Amino acid sequence: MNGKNEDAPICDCEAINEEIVKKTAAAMPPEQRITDTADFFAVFGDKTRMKILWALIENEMCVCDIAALLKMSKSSISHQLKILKQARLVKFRREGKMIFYSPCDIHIRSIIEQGFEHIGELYEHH
Amino acid sequence: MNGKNEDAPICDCEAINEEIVKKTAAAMPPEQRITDTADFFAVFGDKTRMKILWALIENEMCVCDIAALLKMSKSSISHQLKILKQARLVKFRREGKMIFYSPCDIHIRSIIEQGFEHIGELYEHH
DNA sequence: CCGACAGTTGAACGGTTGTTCAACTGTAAA
DNA sequence: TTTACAGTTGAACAACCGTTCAACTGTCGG
Repeated sequence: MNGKNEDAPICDCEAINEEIVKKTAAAMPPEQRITDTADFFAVFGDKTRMKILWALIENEMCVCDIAALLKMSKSSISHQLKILKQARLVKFRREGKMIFYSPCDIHIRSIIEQGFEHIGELYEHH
Repeated sequence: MNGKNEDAPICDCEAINEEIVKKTAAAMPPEQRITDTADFFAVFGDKTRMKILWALIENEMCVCDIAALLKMSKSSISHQLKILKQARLVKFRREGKMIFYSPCDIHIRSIIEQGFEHIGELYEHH
């Protein structure tokens, strides 16, 4: 016993369909896996990072190129590239003073395009 | 003329590959479309919303059910459901005092699963 | 009408996040 | 070694975001 009743209701509801709740709880993936997935999508949830990814899918580029393309500072691009690196969405290679970035795998393209096309469908339906 | 030189370099770089930058700029989707796509992914970028979506894919549920399942307040669930509604990821029907939520279409499931499986692959490779 | 309750809403609070700035590292050329 | 420059980094700041709280709406039963 840890002094905490696992079955204690947290909300003040009385209309809970306990059977559905238990069934759903059993079918849910582990907490950690869901959190990791949310964090993964969060990386795509910024327009600067989205632009960078789109650009790198088109062409391998150095930090200066990306900064010029997006009309932003090298520093902010570098910060975002770090996040993309940590999420293993981009890889890089050094060539002299410059560092060239490119997408980690083509898989990423299909994830982005799926979201992109979903947005497109919403436009069409209105 | 708007008094702003469109070609003026914003960063202090001198190593810009202008040809690549121009070619990439031409291949990029419209700014608004990229922003909308990023906003769309941002909705998936929160663990509470991710859990709600996962739960609703399993079973149609009311706010109380979801609150009980996630051990969270009705209020916070309701706030997140509003965001999911605005992103057209969930729909709802009223039945007496209760309001039942469900996913808008099966399409959503495949987007989530693609991210989920990508995370799974990262686990395996380490 | 009134009380009970599922659900919504807006303000407030605290934690997170993206950009800026300045200082720094690493590489190449003189 | 010194200079130049591509790129990184951490602190600071402002804007944003998720949860809480309290007040509210809407529906049902008495």
